[in-house]
Amino acid sequence: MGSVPAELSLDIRPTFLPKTISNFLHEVSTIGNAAEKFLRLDDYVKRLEEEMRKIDAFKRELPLCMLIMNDAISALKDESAKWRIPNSQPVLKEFIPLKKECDQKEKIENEKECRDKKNWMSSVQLCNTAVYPPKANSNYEQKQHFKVENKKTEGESVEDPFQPRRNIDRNGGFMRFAYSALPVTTTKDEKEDSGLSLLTPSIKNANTREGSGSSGSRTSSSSVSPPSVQANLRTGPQQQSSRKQRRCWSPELHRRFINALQQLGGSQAATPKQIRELMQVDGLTNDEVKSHLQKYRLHTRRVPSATATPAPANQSSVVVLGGLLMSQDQYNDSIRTTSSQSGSPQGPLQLARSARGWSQTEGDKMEDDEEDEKSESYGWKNHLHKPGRVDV
DNA sequence: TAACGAATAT
DNA sequence: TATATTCGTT
Repeated sequence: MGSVPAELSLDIRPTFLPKTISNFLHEVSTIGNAAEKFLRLDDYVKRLEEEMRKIDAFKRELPLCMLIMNDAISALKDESAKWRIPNSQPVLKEFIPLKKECDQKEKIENEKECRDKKNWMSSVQLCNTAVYPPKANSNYEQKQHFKVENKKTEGESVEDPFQPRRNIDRNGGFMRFAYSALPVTTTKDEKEDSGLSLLTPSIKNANTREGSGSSGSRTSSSSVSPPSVQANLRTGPQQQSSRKQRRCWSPELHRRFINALQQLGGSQAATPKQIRELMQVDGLTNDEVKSHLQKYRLHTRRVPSATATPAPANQSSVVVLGGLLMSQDQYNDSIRTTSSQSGSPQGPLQLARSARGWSQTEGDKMEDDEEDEKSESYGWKNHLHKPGRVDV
């Protein structure tokens, strides 16, 4: 019952040795001289390796063959290592494991080759379907000239009420990837007392050009961005020239904007810089405010009644804010939120307006929070009331 | 030169 | 359409 000859056993070891090799090993085992054993084994290994090289060109067609060869070589190498002359290889114990590692690598390599055929199809599929974030999105990335590198992760936008899900942007996947490449973690801690640390913008901080309207005139915001963010933003020089990240005007941010407008006497009277200062939003730049103001004016301008119309604040059930019609409730809520964050006074300057697309019945009752959930940007309309609904 | 507004680009 | 960028003006 003793030991069963290797070739007769049902040993299903991963390493299979052809009978010829088993025979060879058996034959070698009869040799008494260790050096002789080693030489024989080594010679055999070399021959096998040579053949391996020959069939290497066909390794894709002969994966199993390669495997078998590999196993054989591996086994023989192990065996030959055992009989290696000690003085030529003093650290025999260490040599073996090393060799095994090496062989293991070879095995893995070959197995990879074997799997190649199986996998390449699926790989292609993966490439096509799973357009993976940063790097995989090469097309867009190239288009954007490394713009991607400047972007931040989703986490940040989720955290920041002013940066609601820019990655779920209307631009879809593109936006998602483009804006979420940079693993910047933004926590609420980064928000200042006002709770406003628009991290998006911090990217801008890294940009050389702050824009004509904001150069050097930014509020204390620029220096507030956490070092880690700043560091991440400066990951590469090429990013400096890239377009800055889109500012996402969340409902809350827009509220601030409107609030500032009120205090400044309306969109026509307010200047970007003033607005920005009033908004007290971290990282917000004049450029962004300017751009937003421009859009705001454009929208409000579409409707003749878009001019500022001062009126008592609590007069009716509807408050008109800088072109935004809000229900008193919504307005109060808005102010509450805003004030709690900025402490800015409430001075509802009321601007009657019903710009198309900028108005929406509050009644559609999308709570602001819900808006946040459903859209990454405030959307003018979400904060406006349809004229018809206005009860003035 | 900074800030602004409009035009234009993305 | 929304936002960024550019450009001319003040």
